[in-house]
Amino acid sequence: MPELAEVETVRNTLKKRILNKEIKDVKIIYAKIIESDLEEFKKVLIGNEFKDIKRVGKWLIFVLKDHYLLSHLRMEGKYFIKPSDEEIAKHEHIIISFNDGTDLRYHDTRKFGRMKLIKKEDLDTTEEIQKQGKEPMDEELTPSYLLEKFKNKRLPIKSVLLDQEIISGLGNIYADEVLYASRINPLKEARILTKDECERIIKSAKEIILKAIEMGGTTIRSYTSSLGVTGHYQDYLKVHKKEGKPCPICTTPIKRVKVGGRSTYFCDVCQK
DNA sequence: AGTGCGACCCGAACGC
DNA sequence: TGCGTTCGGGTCGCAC
Repeated sequence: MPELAEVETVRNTLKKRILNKEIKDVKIIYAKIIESDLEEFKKVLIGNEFKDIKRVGKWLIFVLKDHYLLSHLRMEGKYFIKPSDEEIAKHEHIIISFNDGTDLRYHDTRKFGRMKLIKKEDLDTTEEIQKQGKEPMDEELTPSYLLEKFKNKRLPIKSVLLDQEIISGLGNIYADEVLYASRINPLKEARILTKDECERIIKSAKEIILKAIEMGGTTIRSYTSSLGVTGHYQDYLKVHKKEGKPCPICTTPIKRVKVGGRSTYFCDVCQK
């Protein structure tokens, strides 16, 4: 379940492995991943090369000559690098072959991920990218920015933290962790949050994301043949998936509730 | 505009 | 053991 930190780790790792190599073939095994015209997709990629990889929120942006390939991993998308002569494994849906005998393979158990090819000049009008809110590490993510975004939201703060148009990059796991670290009840209406609570959200989000990137980077180094590993951040979770386990602060059992259809874990003593 | 919910997928976990 | 059922995760589209 890649959130911003995992996507950043994938970006950094892929950058070391796939840049400036000519693409000589593209195989599309499961076409619904790709939102562009399939023939156009192949035509643009073959003979092209990846010049760089950028990221906006949870979107990976592969930089080609005149195009960007946007890739969203959703829940289970992963990239692997394998020799081109290796058999195509279950759940490998898109195969991009380079002229050095290796492949970049997109693997997605649930088939929820998406790819989209756009012309570089269309980036400014591409909604998926332009709609993204401020990232946790962005200096422009300020309490006044959040107060403004929250002011008409009657939704629980947990749901609002998952809104990528406000803070870009948080998913279900880190949203729970951020609220726990901020001592805020996930069910609280976003519009009644105080400036101090917004400050705590920002501070916690920065710390948690940076820590997770660090962990992802540490883990990924031990991998040689494949990529897309999500890292060891699981070892640092305080509340997410910890129903019934003692709160690290007060030892009260962690509660689990549904918020906006999503499992939400919190301590009802520490988070008021 | 804001909100709520089903749809998209399929493996894992669960219930019997 | 084996079967059927439920759940989850991010995002979009649709209805209200």
